[in-house]
Amino acid sequence: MTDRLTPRARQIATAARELLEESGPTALTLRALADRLGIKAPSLYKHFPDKQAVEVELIAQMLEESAAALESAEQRAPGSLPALAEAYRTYALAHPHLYCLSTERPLPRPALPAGLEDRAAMPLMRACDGDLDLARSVWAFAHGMVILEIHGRFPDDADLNAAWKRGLKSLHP
Amino acid sequence: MTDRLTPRARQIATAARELLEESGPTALTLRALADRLGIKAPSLYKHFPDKQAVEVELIAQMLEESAAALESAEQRAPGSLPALAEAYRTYALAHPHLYCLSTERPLPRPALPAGLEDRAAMPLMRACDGDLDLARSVWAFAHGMVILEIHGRFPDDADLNAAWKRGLKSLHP
DNA sequence: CTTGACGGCTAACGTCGTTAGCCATACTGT
DNA sequence: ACAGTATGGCTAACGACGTTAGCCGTCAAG
Repeated sequence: MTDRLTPRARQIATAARELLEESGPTALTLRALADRLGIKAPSLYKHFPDKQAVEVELIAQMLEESAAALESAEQRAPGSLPALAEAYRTYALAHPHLYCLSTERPLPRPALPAGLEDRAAMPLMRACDGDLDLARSVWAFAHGMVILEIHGRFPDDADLNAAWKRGLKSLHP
Repeated sequence: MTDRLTPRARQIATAARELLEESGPTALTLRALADRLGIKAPSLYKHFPDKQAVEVELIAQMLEESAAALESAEQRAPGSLPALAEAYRTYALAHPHLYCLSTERPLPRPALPAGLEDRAAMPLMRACDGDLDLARSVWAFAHGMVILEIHGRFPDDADLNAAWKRGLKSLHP
């Protein structure tokens, strides 16, 4: 898996992820993180240069896992856009806080493992037969659906399955 | 316009908006806001109960203005989805920080002027002839395109006009 | 003339990310 | 066997943040 981190740093990242997923981004505090590990906040700086660096690690995890989810969906149903969409939605809704963290700010590209961003994008590219404009449209649609759902922007009684189906049916070639 | 605020509160909201639009959400600080007004931070609490309340006012402004932008587009080109999309995109990109502030958290619905959220949604509903699923798909697509563009998630050389066209062409009935 | 609303102020608290500097343990090289 | 050096903890502290408590001047209305 990830050997870009020292073992202790990996433990810290794990605790950070639990904190984030359990209680949201505002709860992801260096002091709270240190508490969970039984140490004091300044000790964290022996393992990460700053808070952003641990966030970057979580973002890398998210990219990696969602890439894996998409690749797995691709393998089960090659070329199927709805299968990819389903996998994307399922992963995002299973980790809403992580998804937001990774998504609601500019990507820290230089700090990310090389090629990871591309890898996450490839399954969709393949399903779109290299049609870049279509791939970007579908990505925007999927991200929009997910993020609006996570933030509760749709009416409570909205049939989101129907909206997904409607969008995908129209977008697919 | 907005008479939901005392005059002084309106001045404060104006300064807050300038701060936000000029320098982004992290710069929107009660101390910085007070500075710009020539007063001290605690004095702000004579006009707003807390920081969230001034953010809510900015969100209300954004909803109102984007509703107006959509209504105006609707009037110029009744029933045209691309015209609405163009207006949406243009407004959002003209106020990226405000758009993010309004969009990247759950809506503070109870604190918002009644009916405002609906008003902002109506032009799209009308252009979709009451097809709820379609309207939600288009909304998700448009929001996704805008927010991904604002956060620089697309490749630098991506032809976003083409992606917009592609998505709208597919989604439109 | 008094009263009270209005709108400023200072001082302070607790929390946040972060820095500086100290110290114990444990591995390494001679 | 001993010195040296990572490694990984610690405390104390700083500055910025949102926020609270409590004080004070100005001014219009009774």
